[in-house]
Amino acid sequence: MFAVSARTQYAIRAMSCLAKRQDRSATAAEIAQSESIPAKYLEGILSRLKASGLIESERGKNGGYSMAKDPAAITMLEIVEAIDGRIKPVTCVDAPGACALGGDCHPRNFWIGLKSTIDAYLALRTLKDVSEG
Amino acid sequence: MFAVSARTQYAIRAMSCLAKRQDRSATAAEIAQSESIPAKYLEGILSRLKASGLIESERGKNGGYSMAKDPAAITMLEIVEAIDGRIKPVTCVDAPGACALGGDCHPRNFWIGLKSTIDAYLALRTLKDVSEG
DNA sequence: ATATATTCCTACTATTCAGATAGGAATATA
DNA sequence: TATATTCCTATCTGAATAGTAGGAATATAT
Repeated sequence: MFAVSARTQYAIRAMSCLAKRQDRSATAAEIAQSESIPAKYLEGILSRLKASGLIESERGKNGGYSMAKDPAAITMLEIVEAIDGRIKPVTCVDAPGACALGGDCHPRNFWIGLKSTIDAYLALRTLKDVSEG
Repeated sequence: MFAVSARTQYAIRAMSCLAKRQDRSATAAEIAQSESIPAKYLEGILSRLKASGLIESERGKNGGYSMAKDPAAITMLEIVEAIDGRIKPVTCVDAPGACALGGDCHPRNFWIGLKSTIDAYLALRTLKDVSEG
């Protein structure tokens, strides 16, 4: 239960890999090789990370990916949300009145509380924490 | 991300339903009706809850299900684990040396920390809290 | 005894989604 | 112009979730 997708785990490894290189860039193929991630699959992951502004890319020969920020300034919550979207134990966390049961949905507050707890944990750890220590 | 299965949500509603009845029992059909849960599907859910000792059952005519404990003594963690098993962000939480990458797996400690955080939250709320409050 | 109401067990179907692959277009460099 | 790269779109596959179906086991009431 509450399994983290392979995609997210790949993303963390890829980010760690880039973090180690500081400013130097790495190609998708290099990261894939180094982190044992299916190369083509990784491309899609890097695309999401870029869309969220966590990494940068250059196309063409000598192109590749590199960190867009200091690893100490990137929270794990940012990475997780870049890949799998917001933490959402139940769909109604974002839709106040949309509970299937209608009226007073006590469980909703319970799940929102869980979401906040998870978010807080993830927001407190940085990529630097997780990749180095 | 981290979506809770319909099964677990059904289970919580079913448990709340039984909690309201105190000692009186309810049939699966009654619970299904009252909580808008597919009747046959609910049977399998109640079976798991019983296997975990959270509810009791009587077969035959006038049979049904009832609480096995005080709702204030049942944690949400117990219900969740009864349905979906242990919280396991990554499979290696229970398998120390089994990280795909081999050697030093820093992320593992990170995920174990998350598991502990989630477990703690769930273990602190009781069925009574969630169904009444 | 018999009819009835229930839990319980096994198997099946349908739908969705994660994971992965394939092929090639766009783009930058040498 | 050849080459190496990111980027885009489509497709396949296996597993899991959600749900259905049918009936066996069991207890009660009449």
